[in-house]
Amino acid sequence: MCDLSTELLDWYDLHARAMPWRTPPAEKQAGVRPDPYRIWLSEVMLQQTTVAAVTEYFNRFTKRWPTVSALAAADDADVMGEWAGLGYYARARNLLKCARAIVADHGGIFPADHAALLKLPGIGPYTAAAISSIAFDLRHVVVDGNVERVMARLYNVHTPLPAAKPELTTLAEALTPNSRPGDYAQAVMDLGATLCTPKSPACGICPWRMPCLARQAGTAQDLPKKTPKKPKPVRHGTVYLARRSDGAWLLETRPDKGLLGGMLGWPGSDWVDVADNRPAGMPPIEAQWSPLAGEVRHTFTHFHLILTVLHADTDNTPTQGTFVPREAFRPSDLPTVFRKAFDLIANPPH
DNA sequence: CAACCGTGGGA
DNA sequence: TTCCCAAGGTT
Repeated sequence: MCDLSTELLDWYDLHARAMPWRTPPAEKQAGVRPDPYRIWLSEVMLQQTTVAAVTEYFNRFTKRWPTVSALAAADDADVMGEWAGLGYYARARNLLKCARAIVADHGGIFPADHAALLKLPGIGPYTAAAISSIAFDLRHVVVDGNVERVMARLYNVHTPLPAAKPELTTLAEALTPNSRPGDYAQAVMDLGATLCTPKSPACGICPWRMPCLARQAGTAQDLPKKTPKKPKPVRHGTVYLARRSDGAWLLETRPDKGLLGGMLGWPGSDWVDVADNRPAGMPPIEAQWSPLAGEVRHTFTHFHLILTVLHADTDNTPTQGTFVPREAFRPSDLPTVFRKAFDLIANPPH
């Protein structure tokens, strides 16, 4: 009755954060069941992404596609466009694959089965456990960055990540209660997100301040240890913004594989590590190109990019890409790096 | 197992 | 400015 999980659940009952996809603990205990579609969608969006960034995307997605069946029936380009700006675009491609698999293979109903969930595209160990526990109250243990940090501190584990993950997973599993596993999973993550934060943890008001070994040892601030990251190289490239006299823009849908796969973008050169003689590639259409003032600087997961932006007005026939009518072009459909290139025209630097 | 895969906010 | 990091998955 006074074990660690009970103390944390008591804290969660008082301090649970409100989120559009979350069923508050009081409602849940009154019998309200979470919608597995909304739990799945939110969990995929939350992969490596902050709650603040996800919230507006989640609200737009669920308004436009209220059910997994509606999402499964959507056009690929609409889903990719709606995801634009959120990053990690393989998630959006797998989101559609998963929605269509749910309809085709599971009758449009998410399976209340951890092993079955794990087989679906874009659902890995974390997300399968999150859906199992949060949506279906099955006893599965989520291990995300929050859980890793909280466990490393609670048990004063100094092994660096990612090597420490198996050990931290074992510790997290041992703590998980048989009752309310879904609320418990969310409670540990809320604790990590609000009190047991990476920097300056609020140990003084933490429900686990007494049993926490790292707080006793004075090492909480320094945990978890992480293996150092590799430096990001700088790459260079060129993009071509061609405008037809009727206002249409020349764009292309990128191939499904690789960086920004499946997304709308400007035609351009490869992005290479050579600092001087910047790659120009082959223009996608014959025109009189002129460089825009300024350049696009953007940082991806594993490299920095500096992009030269060329612009031309032309009514020639493109050898690459497709003209998108002015009224059909939404800059918000572009991933951020390409929206920045468009911004050089729409809002020129002073 | 390590590399690849985005973005924006905060320190 | 630069670095870190956020409810990871796939290959």
